[in-house]
Amino acid sequence: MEFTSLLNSSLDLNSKPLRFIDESPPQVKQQVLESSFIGLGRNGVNVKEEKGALIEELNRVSAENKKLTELLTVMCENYTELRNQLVEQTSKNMMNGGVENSNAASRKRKAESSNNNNIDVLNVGASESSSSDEESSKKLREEHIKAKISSVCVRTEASDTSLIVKDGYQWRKYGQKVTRDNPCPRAYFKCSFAPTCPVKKKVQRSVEDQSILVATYEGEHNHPQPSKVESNTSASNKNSNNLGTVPCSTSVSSTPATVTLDLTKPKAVQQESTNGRGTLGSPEMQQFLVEQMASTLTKDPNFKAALAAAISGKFLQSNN
DNA sequence: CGGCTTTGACCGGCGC
DNA sequence: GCGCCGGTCAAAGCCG
Repeated sequence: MEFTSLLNSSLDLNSKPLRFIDESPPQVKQQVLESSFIGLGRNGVNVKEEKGALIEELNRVSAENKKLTELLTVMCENYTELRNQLVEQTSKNMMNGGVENSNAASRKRKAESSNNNNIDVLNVGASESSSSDEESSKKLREEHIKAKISSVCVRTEASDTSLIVKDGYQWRKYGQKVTRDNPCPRAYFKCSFAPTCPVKKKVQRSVEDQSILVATYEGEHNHPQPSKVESNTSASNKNSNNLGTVPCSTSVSSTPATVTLDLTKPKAVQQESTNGRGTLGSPEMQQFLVEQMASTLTKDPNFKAALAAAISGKFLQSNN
């Protein structure tokens, strides 16, 4: 793993002491240590005792450093394993299809869901319809729109009570309902960027975690993403429904999948989370992971203690 | 003044 | 047929 080496280099604070102890000939060590204490005006016994204590301390710190390095290696291995599992799971979900909307417990929504799963069968068998061509084509269009359903989970600040999911498109709210299976109201949005755009969006807070907004997109946009257009034309944005030049890429896709965005995290992270496959190994993502690991490590009191010991060891060595 | 949000009313599908 | 429920409409109000 690439960032393992990065972290190793930054964490190996006792690399010099290690080399000093392990690689230098014993005579040189003795000379250096003794000469270091010549100017201190101490007697020989004290100097020898202190030297022994320091070497012992250095050995201890070096061993601790080695342990930490091993621990980090294990962490990195675990991370790699988890990442592989995530990628595997994501690709499985993409292949299986189907909308996993835990909030949609109603009968009707169940029926819709089954329709979506069998959309290919419906399209193939559409010719058996006895209605007129106009009606059947209309039905097909509706089914096609329904087929383009994707569910997106967006984590927001708990204090944020609005049902706004910033995804780069312009939405007009046309209704709000409290549904039976969820005490939180469900908001209904239509894409307002293009009058002919058939895309609809439903936004509702998750029952389990109310800081998570579940946005369900129906249909496919027949126009470019407004925020991209606006960023190209430097137009001012009156509406708040986009993230400027860095929108959450939650555009409707034909492959039903649930994506979780964390709006409480930096935008770059959101993008990586949204993109999911293929970008986990990108330099930006690795940089973020390195920062994340560093942040996690610095919050660990044990790590802090070990780091302090290592630094104090280094200081002692440099003073000597 | 135009566009957006709010919210109560209405509609249609479904189960009993 | 009735009631429930999700989805949509549209009038009123708000805001820049």
